[in-house]
Amino acid sequence: MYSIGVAAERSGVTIETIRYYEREGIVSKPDRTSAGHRIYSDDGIARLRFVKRCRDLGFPIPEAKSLLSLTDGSQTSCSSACAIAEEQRGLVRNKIADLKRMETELSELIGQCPDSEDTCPILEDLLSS
Amino acid sequence: MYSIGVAAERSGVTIETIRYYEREGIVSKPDRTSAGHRIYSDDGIARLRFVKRCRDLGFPIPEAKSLLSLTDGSQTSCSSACAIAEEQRGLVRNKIADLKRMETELSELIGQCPDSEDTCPILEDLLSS
DNA sequence: CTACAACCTGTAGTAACTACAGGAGCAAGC
DNA sequence: GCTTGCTCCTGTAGTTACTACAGGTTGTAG
Repeated sequence: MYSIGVAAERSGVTIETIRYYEREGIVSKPDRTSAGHRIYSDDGIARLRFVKRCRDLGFPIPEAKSLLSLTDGSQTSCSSACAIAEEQRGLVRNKIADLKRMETELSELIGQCPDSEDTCPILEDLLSS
Repeated sequence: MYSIGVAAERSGVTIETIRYYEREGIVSKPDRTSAGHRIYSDDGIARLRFVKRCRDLGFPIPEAKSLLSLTDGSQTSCSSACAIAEEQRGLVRNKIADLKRMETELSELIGQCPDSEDTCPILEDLLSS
């Protein structure tokens, strides 16, 4: 059993964020010592790591919560997990497409950068488009 | 001269957002009618469109504000504009790299999806990593 | 027994909007 | 002249996922 500080270190989730996850019901409330300090089991820490990994993969909190709750379900839940992951991959791909469009347009702007002397093509471009 | 509704339509910025930009000092306060309604010139609308275009390119509000204020500067400001744009392109590229990493990892998860019957590889993976 | 670190609760701040609530003005039709 | 309904006004609260205190208690090492 570990203190919140140790749990933070082992899970990669900061103390403040652990408390936030608890408040929001993303992870269940841990036991407390007689003085009111939180104590975490290996399992509790594993669940924190699970949420962290989900977040690193870009899953929104509600999806992370759903995935976590699927871990103690039956095998029928696996297809749900896959569906959530595919949905997420779709969102990520859309974001990539958006950002690539931005990069292209930024490069076009930058390409015509300090060229003439009395006008700024980049600012002109932003003003007129 | 146009009402805020028309300005919103022509600039692509919603009414609420126009008022927000004004409150935050991103665009200057427009004149008012005797009844207190905002009135916009073509120039004011152009500035709203400028901010919108910056935002669409991913520039944060402070950068959009800087770029906008550069538009009435001298030609020396052009190099500043370019620097801001290059900085922004760097940020966009970093985001793309992050998202591509996510996509790869998500694809790895999805790839091993409904395979066996009694365990869910995707959930196992998230739990153990 | 005294520091000092780690913990506690509760609140406020972040980015960039978005969504009301509650009220006033304006144009058209009767 | 009056009602209907649209647009406008201000001001405040909500969104996402945290992060950063303030102010107080507990646990530990010397």
